[in-house]
Amino acid sequence: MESRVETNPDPEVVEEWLLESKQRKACLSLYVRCEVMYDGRASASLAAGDRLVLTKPDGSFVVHADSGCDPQNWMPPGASINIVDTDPVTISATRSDPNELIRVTCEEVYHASIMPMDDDAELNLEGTEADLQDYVFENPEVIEDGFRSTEKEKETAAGPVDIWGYDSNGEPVLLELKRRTAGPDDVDQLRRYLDHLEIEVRGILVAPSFSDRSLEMLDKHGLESREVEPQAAGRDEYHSLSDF
Amino acid sequence: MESRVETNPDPEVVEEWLLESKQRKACLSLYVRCEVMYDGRASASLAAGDRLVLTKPDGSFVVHADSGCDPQNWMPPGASINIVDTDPVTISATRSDPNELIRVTCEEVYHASIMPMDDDAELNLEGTEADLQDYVFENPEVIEDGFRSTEKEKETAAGPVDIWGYDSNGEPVLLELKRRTAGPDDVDQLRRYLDHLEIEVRGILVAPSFSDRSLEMLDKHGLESREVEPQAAGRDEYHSLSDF
DNA sequence: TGATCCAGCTCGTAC
DNA sequence: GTACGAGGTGGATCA
Repeated sequence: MESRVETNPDPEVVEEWLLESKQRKACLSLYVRCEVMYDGRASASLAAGDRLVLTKPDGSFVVHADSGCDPQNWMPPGASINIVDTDPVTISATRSDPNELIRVTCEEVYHASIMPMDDDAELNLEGTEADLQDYVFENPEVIEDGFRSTEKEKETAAGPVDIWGYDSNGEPVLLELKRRTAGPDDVDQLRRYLDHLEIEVRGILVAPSFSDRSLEMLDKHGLESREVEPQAAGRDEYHSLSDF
Repeated sequence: MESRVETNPDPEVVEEWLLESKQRKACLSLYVRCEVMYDGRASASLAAGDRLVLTKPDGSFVVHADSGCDPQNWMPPGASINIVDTDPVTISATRSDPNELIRVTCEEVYHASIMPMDDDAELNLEGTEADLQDYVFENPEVIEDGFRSTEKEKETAAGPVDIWGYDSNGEPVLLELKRRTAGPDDVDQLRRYLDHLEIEVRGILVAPSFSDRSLEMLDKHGLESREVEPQAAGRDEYHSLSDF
């Protein structure tokens, strides 16, 4: 299937291309003037304006306006996307569990574009919490002298804790890791895990930085903090690439 | 400015259109085969594949692949987007605070489309937590007989609590509201607010449903739960529109 | 399928 | 500007 693009396409073309895009591995983009209605987990309406509508073969659906990273309206993968009217062109995206509906009513379709998507690549991401976990597990001395890490994702009654280990006195230690500035909710999470343990355990929140309130909360509950930067293997390359 | 679209555009056209889109209130969409590199808060790489690149006049930048609601790579509003090379066409999006860089290297540009975005509409969303807050505040009896709500967003040492009131015995009550199923983190949040109060206060978590673990935690800490459905004004319209 | 938690979360708001 | 919390969060993972 070739990619195609058309300006001011007939409604029938839009309908046909949407069908094609579903049968094959293609996205359909529509640059339109439209109203949008959503109902489901909440309900929303959006008055007429110019937007970009993008449908994907997995049933994902997004409506982008002229600002912001996030779409104004969307449907997660698995939705059923259809042209339900051609005068005016009206697109619906529905799913169940939960029942949700988006209806896009287009007073004009400026461009339509069908885009076969040949893409086998997977995103390779570094610097996640999992990477931080590996780093701290392999380099327990960044926590403190004599710390030994013994287990990742150790199961407890309250769920798996990031890292479990023992300090130089043989006392058990529980680490909760965060890849960014820690806040009150992160202290709560650490506290929750400790609450569910029968025994006395040191709790340490590990993050690159801490908000004032999180530090107060840690202090109040007899918990500790350690500043550890997330490790991103790409850092070096970054500086050579950017120079900005 | 007219909208325009071109297949297999020259690099110079892409460069010119990107400039135009920034000067005026237009988005630029590029259907390309590209590699993507990101470095900043983390680092990521994405091997060659077909994708849709969308730039917005506020500096937002997204790269959509053929699946999923979320972009594979993105930059929030405020980024500087530029063509840094024309052979091959290479797009960069950078920002500072934090320093971040995306570089999109296009081995092919299938379509380019410049899309003036005339859009003054604001999204009207109903069924949010704020709506639930109003509803419970105005209808305190949904919590229990004799409950009086006296304050929304009442300031405390731990931050503002959703609703403050008094029960039929004149005892103070603190409500934490959630518009969806409550989990462990929501119990923690309620508990955090109570911890910072000097006096004894009843704590009630209000949500449409509760996970088992959240109920255990509430029980363990002497807290309460109330099932309240979020109110969406659009519900009625929804059923008449969808019938699915 | 549901529950839990991470995310380069994004986004708005208040301090 | 940072901090905090909501979000129609989305998405992955594991029971």
